[in-house]
Amino acid sequence: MKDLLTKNLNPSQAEAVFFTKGPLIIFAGAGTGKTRVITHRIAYLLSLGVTPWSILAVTFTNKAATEMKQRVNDLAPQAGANVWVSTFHSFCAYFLRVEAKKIELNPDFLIYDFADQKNVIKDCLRELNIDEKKFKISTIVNKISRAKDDLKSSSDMAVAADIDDDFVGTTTATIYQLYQKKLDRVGALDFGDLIMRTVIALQQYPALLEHYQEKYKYIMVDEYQDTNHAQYMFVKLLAGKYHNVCVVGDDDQSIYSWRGADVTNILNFEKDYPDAKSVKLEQNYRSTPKILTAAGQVVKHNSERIDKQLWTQNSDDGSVSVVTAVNENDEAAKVIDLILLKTLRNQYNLSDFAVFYRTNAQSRTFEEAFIKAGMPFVIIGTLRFYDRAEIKDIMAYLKLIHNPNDNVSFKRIINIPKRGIGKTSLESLEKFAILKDISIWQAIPFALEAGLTKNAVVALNSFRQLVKAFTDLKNNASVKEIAKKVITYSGYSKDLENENTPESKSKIENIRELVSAIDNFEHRSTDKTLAGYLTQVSLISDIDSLDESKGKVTLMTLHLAKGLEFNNVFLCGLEEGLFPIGKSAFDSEDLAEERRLMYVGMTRARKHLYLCWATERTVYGETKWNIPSRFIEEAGFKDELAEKKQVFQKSQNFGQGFNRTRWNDTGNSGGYKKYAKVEVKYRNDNSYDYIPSDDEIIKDAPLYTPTEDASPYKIGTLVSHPVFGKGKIIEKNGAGNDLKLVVLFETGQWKKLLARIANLTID
DNA sequence: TAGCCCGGCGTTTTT
DNA sequence: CGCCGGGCTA
Repeated sequence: MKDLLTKNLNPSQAEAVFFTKGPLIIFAGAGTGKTRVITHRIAYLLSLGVTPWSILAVTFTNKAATEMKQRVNDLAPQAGANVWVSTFHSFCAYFLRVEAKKIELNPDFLIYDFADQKNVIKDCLRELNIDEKKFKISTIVNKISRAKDDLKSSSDMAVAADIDDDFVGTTTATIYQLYQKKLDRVGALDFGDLIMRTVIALQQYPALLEHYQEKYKYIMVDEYQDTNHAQYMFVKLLAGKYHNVCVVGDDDQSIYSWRGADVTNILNFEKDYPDAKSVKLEQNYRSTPKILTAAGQVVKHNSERIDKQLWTQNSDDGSVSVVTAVNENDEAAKVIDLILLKTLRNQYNLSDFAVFYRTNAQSRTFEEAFIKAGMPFVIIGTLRFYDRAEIKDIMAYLKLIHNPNDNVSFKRIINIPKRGIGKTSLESLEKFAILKDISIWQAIPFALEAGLTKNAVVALNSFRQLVKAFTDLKNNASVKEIAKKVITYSGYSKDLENENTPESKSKIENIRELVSAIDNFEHRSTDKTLAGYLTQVSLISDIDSLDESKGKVTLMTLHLAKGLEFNNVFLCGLEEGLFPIGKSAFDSEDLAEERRLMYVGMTRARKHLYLCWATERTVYGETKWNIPSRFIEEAGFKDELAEKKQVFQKSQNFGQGFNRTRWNDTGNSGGYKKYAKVEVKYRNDNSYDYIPSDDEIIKDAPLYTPTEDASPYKIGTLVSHPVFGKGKIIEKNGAGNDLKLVVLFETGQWKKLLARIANLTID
């Protein structure tokens, strides 16, 4: 077996695979075969006679987990199936359900997602009489989530805020406390709770910890650079007895610090385990040398990183090109031109192309351009299937059936379809429920007492009957049957049928898709209960089903691109202010993370990488001037950018690039929906009489003369303000009397100012 | 109660 | 520019 495995591995990979006793850290650069190492290591352990049940491999995404599981199965056909490969969250959800009774937890707990969290926070603010404008809901959700990532309770937060004399912190802690109370009362856990409660349980119940330490003698963690403190503790606890812990990661690909990920986890691994073995994987199997060099040059600008030098035996040069566009439409047109010509030359299929951007807002332009071009594409992640209103509605019914005390779901569907229970009625009922410390569901019998109108009481009771009837089904009917009954008897489908609009038709389609998804779940899953279904759903994401994108160009944000690879990659919107985004250029840590994101994007490319930027971009209805992202220069294109600027000055005509006139507007946009997965049929038009080269498209763009910018205020200009002091212009919009500036002051605060009245002096 | 209008706001979001 | 949510009116 060892020989068999060795054949597939390079020396460092083999070193990692065959090191099985004690802590091991694998620094795996992009494309160096880390999944191969993990899966082969598992196979090797199994070949040594390690029981599959004692191996635990954790990842961050379901997609990664599924893929890993598949590959382990391929390598070790029988035993492989019994290795536990899952995400942190699904492992913890499983753990908490199984051990619920021991740790005094309701085993029927619901899992609240971001939207649910926001709803609860909103209630908290109302209850505590806090102005939503002063305390932004999503900010609070984030703060609470970060606290949980750090294993901090509301009282921890309160104490810390008190010491720092931090009013905002104190208030947030108060909100956190009430929020937690609401979750506890309902029996709901948010994502952070899944990890935190698991860690707390392991800490509080030594017998439980002992049991799991004994059970999982071998632990492997993928993407270790993205672990937060709670996940770190989870791993540390589980591995506490045998120390057979193998972590794999790349500090250069740490892009989730804003979500609580703590790179020091990977940087300090050798401190945590002094006897740890460390292996660096540096041979890249994905990209051509040019791409690797460019990506390496970019990430080298970060100071605090573990030095590594990716290299490749790949002899194909590949290419890295800068694509300069006039504006965002031109950028999209050029991307499409390049894709089109490469597919027309039969060099590549559409699925060989990916378009990455920094913000979701950028996807719109591409969406429109692709539809216009009749080029099939798929946008990942803008709106998840399970985030669609109609799906959430049906899911809310299912959640309520599972747990009628779920106030968030209750409020979502109490008047959907309309039952004549409006805002006022609901508000009074909720107030009553809070007063009596019961759920809204439990408050229904007291509706009259709560001051609701007769009509509302009648409607409320019939709603109660409806849900009760569904609940009675729970033990005898499958999830699918329940769902079907809900869709019909709630009146939901009838409502949509009556509406009879394109939107309502698409909603009906989606609901059908949901039913077949449930059907699929029942065929695949071992736990076929409603609870099992709800758990599974709350832990999946859109990218998990990326495989469907065959024959289509893939569009997504850079964050979602991690772990993927494509022959041709377009990195778009490479402009200062957009990427690196906003004010991140002024904070060295933020900038470093942006740079890592750039590095991740670049290293997705196998053969050709296009760095795209537009001199002008309309954002939120305002047209802004841009300068190319520093990352283009850092990738080694300083001279080329200088050349581009010269071409700009000379050119006159604009927007007559290749085949932009060739695409007419009759391209099939019939099936177009503004949803996560947009599919458009390819318009089979063979009327291309001239196919230009890459270069012609790339060089053709800057046919544009920017109007002279006469204002003395430029991005980067140092200014003084009579009140705020010295600062630097970091953004500018509009012109003349409307010229608006964003100035970052030395105090650290930034202000939006109207140049006309701001009374700025240039330093 | 429900529908319309207006004003504010807009970075990324593995689970 | 478009979306969402709050508040006002029929």
